[in-house]
Amino acid sequence: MAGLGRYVDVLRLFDTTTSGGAESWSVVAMASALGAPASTLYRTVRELTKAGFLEQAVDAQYSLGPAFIEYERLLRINDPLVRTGRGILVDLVRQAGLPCVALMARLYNGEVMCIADEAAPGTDFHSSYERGRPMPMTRGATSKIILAHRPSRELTKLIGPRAATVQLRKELQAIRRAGHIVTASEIDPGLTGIAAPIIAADPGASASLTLVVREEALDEATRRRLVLLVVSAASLLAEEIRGAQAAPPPAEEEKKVPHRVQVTSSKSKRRKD
Amino acid sequence: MAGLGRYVDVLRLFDTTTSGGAESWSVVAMASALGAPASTLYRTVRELTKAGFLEQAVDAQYSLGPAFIEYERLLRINDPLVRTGRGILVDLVRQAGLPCVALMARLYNGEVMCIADEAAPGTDFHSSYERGRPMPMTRGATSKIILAHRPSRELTKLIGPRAATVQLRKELQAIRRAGHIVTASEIDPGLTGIAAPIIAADPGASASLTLVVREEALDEATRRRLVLLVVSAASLLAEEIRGAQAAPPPAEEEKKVPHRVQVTSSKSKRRKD
DNA sequence: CACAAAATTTTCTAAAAATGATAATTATAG
DNA sequence: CTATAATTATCATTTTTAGAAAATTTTGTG
Repeated sequence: MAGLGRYVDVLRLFDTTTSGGAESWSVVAMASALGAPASTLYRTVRELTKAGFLEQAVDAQYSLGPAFIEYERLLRINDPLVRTGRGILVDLVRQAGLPCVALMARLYNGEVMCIADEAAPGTDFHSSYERGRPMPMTRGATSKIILAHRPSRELTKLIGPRAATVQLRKELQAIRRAGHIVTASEIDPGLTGIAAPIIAADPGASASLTLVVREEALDEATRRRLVLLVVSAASLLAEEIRGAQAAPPPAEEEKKVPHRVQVTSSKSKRRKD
Repeated sequence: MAGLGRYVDVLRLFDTTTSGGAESWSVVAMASALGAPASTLYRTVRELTKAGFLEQAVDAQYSLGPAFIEYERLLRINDPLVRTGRGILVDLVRQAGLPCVALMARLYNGEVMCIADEAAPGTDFHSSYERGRPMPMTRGATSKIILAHRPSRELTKLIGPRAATVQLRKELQAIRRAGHIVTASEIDPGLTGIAAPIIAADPGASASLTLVVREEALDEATRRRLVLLVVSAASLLAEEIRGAQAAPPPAEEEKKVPHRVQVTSSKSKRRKD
């Protein structure tokens, strides 16, 4: 294994949500899991440790290191979607005025991952969509509203060819027309998700805003109110992000390299990965 | 540049807390910043993007990618200190019963970094010690209490030779004897930090627990109460972590490689980095 | 739509780095 | 102190990367 992959292969061992993943590894165990000699792994692990991506526990076990916390903060601070969204989530749970969890999610690696969440004070349940957890793409309001706004061609890659997914594609089309979706107990029994798309860039929404509430808290009037709330919060968020893009930060002087501003609509066939 | 460093050098460009860092970069700008040809950087960036550590924005700009959110969650879930500590922080702010921020911090890369924080509902201020932000090692209760519990030899590496740091070392010794520290406005004007060491492993504490409150909220009785609260929460936390280590998780069967359990007291001179 | 400029990938060979087996060293438990 | 595990060092071989230049694709603009 060459390049970055060599390091990522090691880090992936610590993904406890996949089979074979564990929270801590000895170097020899890593070597055997990856089918590589221990001397090679000792070298790789040493490099990862020095960079803070791994760290050594009290015994000869290694686990993920604090560098991830540092980089996650940089992303939290700098990423327009996360930065802007976090404020909106706080407003959203306050305006909802009942126990709930608000969250933002996005496409990631052929799955949908929550990138920010906020619980109303006193909320006594959790959503399975928690920050940093990849979730299936075809279940749950959070995921479906994203799928519903992807171009048809991309759906083929994500869920399979048109012929094999007629039913789902019909459902998605309906969701897209409605502009929002409410699902009950699709992910967590007893919980309802109310989701709207965040349409900030050209090729459909690749992110969504969701409010998760107890199913029994949702009489018809509340439901209508919350749908409106989520939909308008998502629109507002999208607008703020577009605005931030249009008005770039105070120009740096060292910017010798000019940038183009454009709207993506890539149809490239150059790379197949 | 070889090995992992080649990738880390790129990621470091996105550290907006250092001069030269920016939230987004074009590949050509990266190349010029790193003094390498663009074709090389295009290759490196492509690898980082594929792994999710970078991502391409709408124009030809790249920024940090969502993989960091995923790995940060794995750490949040699996790391004993973070996992156990988060629950304690929630209890702590509740028991404090006033607007406050509770946080845990640890040594990282010659600095002190907050690895978890929790604000009491209705808290209307922020601590500079925020999750993922490296902070200076010699200022603030959070940092000092950690330094105070490091072995003297290590201090030489962290703050300089004994002769040059007599004053600071005296102060640290006093803090260590007291078992806690209260500092006012050392980091954030108007805020007071109350910190205790988390002594979970052998060579002194490398982590601390802090409660940050408004200076004016701190009459003598409250101060005594909160000190006691923080100190006992830190002890409890340390105990829970030691307990978790002593009682390992349900034995996996595939564990062909035996582990040793030991207490670190390394005096190695093998590597000089 | 065509043209120009920017962005990105491809190609290819010298130079550099990684691999992996083995030996040497260091740390630790008992 | 000793046996054993953990880790690093060595080094010849194989593999990968760097870097320049060319080719290709994408995109903005007229």
